[in-house]
Amino acid sequence: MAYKTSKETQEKKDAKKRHIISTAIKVFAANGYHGTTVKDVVDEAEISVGTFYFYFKNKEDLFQTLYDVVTDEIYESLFNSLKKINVEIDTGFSKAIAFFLKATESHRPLAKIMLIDAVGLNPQFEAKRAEVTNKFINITAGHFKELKQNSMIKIADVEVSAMAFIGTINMILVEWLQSDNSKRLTDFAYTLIVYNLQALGIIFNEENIRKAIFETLNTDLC
Amino acid sequence: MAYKTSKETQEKKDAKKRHIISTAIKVFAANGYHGTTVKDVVDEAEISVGTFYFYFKNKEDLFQTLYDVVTDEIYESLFNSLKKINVEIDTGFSKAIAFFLKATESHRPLAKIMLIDAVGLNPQFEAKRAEVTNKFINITAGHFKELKQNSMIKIADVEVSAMAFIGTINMILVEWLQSDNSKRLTDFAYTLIVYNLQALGIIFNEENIRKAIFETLNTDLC
Amino acid sequence: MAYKTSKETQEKKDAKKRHIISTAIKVFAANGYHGTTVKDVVDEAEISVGTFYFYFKNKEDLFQTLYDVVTDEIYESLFNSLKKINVEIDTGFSKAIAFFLKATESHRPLAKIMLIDAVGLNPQFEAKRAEVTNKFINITAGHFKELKQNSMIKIADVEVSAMAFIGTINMILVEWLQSDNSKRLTDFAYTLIVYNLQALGIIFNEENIRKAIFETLNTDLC
Amino acid sequence: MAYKTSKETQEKKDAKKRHIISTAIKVFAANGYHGTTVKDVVDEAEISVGTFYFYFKNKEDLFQTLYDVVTDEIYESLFNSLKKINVEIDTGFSKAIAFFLKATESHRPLAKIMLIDAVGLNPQFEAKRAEVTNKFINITAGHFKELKQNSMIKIADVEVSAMAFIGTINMILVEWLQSDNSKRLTDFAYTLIVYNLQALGIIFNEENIRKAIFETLNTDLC
DNA sequence: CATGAATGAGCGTTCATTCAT
DNA sequence: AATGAATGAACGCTCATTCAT
Repeated sequence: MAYKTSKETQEKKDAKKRHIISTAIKVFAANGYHGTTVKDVVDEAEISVGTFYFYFKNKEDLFQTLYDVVTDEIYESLFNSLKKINVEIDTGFSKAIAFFLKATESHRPLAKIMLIDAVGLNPQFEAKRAEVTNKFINITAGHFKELKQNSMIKIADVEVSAMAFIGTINMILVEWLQSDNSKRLTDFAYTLIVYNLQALGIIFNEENIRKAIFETLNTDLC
Repeated sequence: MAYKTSKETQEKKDAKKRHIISTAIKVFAANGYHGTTVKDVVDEAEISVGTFYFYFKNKEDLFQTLYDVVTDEIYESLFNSLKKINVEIDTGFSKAIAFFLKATESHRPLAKIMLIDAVGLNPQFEAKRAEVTNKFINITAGHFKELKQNSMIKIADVEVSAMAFIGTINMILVEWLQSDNSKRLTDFAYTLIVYNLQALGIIFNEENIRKAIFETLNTDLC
Repeated sequence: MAYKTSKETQEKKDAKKRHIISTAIKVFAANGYHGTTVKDVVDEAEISVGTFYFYFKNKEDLFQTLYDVVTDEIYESLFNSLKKINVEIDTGFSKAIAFFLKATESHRPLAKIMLIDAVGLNPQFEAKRAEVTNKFINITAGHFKELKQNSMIKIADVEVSAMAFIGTINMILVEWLQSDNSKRLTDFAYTLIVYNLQALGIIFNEENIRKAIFETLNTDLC
Repeated sequence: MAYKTSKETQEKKDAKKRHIISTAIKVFAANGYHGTTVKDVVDEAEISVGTFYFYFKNKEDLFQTLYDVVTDEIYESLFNSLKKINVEIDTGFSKAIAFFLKATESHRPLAKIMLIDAVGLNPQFEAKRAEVTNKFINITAGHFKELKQNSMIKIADVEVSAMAFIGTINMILVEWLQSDNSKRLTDFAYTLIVYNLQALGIIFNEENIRKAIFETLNTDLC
């Protein structure tokens, strides 16, 4: 009864699902959610509509799944990078931000979907999207709280400062995504880092920051 | 051609166009661009579809026109408020930000459209939206450049810092728009101001900032 | 604001709606509900899909509307015929049944829809269909009750007898609808009438019954 | 071809086919023909679609097969019961009808399919369905003919009377199927029997009828 | 015999847009 | 200027059926 539900078959299914998702990432990134039809996706993925609906309940299901996959990927890599911080507060921060920019740069389509396409989709989805942003804000707020208690940063409200911090990064990313490909995202790193270090009242040495950025950008942290 | 295109008639036409726009603002804010049909708008405005297409080339034309009107309104009021700055750098900044939050708070639907609905619409529209954001960034960058030359602020790159600055405000607005109505936007003012003043390396007196905010929020600058 | 909502326009709209309905009656009668696509109807009616959905919410709405129209028509003509009864119980019954068969014969497609297509459609619709059958049964039951109280008929349970009575007519109609067109529905009249008169314990004179049927079938009661 | 098509294997195949049919009866009865997908059936039967198409040519084949099985079952039990009749015409009829109602009551899903779902399916199927009804009518007509020749019943046309007779039973069944489960089908027996006995001009003794019904309903004729 | 992934024609429905009145 | 009936391309989605394994 189950010689077709074997591990091999399951792996093939998973592979095909991933194939559809990765194809969809490209298509969504190029046309946006509403500008993308299911037919666009299946044509690009070279499958039939029936196959699409075998793997996904509907178009929104694809997007939600895709969104989850994308955010999970980003979380994971971000957390990995954050482990290496906390030794020196100034260079730690620098490395985290630099890493984040670097990681984003190599996943332009993903970033486009998360930061552009996913905004203003529909009220139901909004909640999910907000939740993701809040996750970033909360992680940041958690760090800020600890640092503030240890008098290592000087800010007014922890939550609002975390929002502002995430806001600076977000804006840089959005601007980059909407520009042509000529600029390198990582070129923004130094100014962005300095802006936020000053905002947090962290004393820093310019040379150390530059060095930290340089190291991060030239290390394979993946 | 000139017989009945009198000034009077023209005024009536303008009034009706404005009526459609202001109605559309509500409808778009409630349902989003893709969630709003032309019929939704004309029903709410109590006109016929035919009339709609007399005043607007198509649905996108409405949105673009609406977007221009909205951004113009915001520019104008922002410029008015910015005139009163530059006397004292710290309190001047404070007043500008506080004013901006206050103004936004009283125009929630507009802000929703500008910051949420307009994102990720379609590639063509994206350019326009980016242009608007850039306008804000450029104004800010202009101020920053002058201030930097006069050694009144301490930042790395002027452009990128302006992006970061606008980013902090943007994030606060978005978070507020996506929360329920319970919080007051202006409650974020103090922390947001302090974050950016520090980021810019401006020395400030906390008490003066609080006073500046208080004054701004209790003055009818409109 | 309303020179297009004139009586004239409204009449045109009503005419078109009736046109769609009468076209749909033919198409549904030929193919059944599930065998009929919206495209079948609009092609036959020579309108566009858009126009169809301007007049009807959806396919089911069309069927429901159509069903109501059809049943209303039948009720009306049935009630008109029933007015002329009650003088002589035996001939009165005969005339009513004969008239009903005659009326049905001239509306074959309608009858097909009511008695064949509408059965087993979907659970929601079933309620409506059952309601119509019950209406017929209840009218009959009302008559039976009165006649029983006046000792003019001899039956056990009024309700169940009414069901049986309607059942005899229904079966004759269904058989006729599913046969080819060669037989005349009214040929069944005499036997059907006698069967039910005997079932109700009504004493009758054969010759009078035949006369009553003959009169009914040759009179324009419409 | 003969190697493993042994009797044993054939029995297994038959058993599985019956399993699918009996499962399908439930599913069709619950959702109707058009409301039931092949997947619904195979899920409920815990087999794969492939297996389904091994046993049945297509969905309609299943329904036709199922329909045949169901009608055969009913015929068989009906014939068995009819053997015990003809001794006393009045009580014989009573017992036959009572038995039929009793048998139907214990096979509600089957009856639902035969009398509701199968109606108005599609023109091709209609023929088969009509044929089944005609079989019942013809059996009845055969009995009527004989009885009429022996002057034991008094009716006009044999065929039409048989239709009317079957029609009374049919209507009672349909009404019962479409009502909630609260009423017992056999409660209709007495009135239904009396209605038809009178219609056929059979003299009867009320008490004997009641007794015959009581006996039938309390005997295990299966 | 059994499986279930793959297919794609075809469905009901939407809605921006047009144009005769 | 204003109306709203009419249009039809295009959408998301279903599901009976096939066939390689």
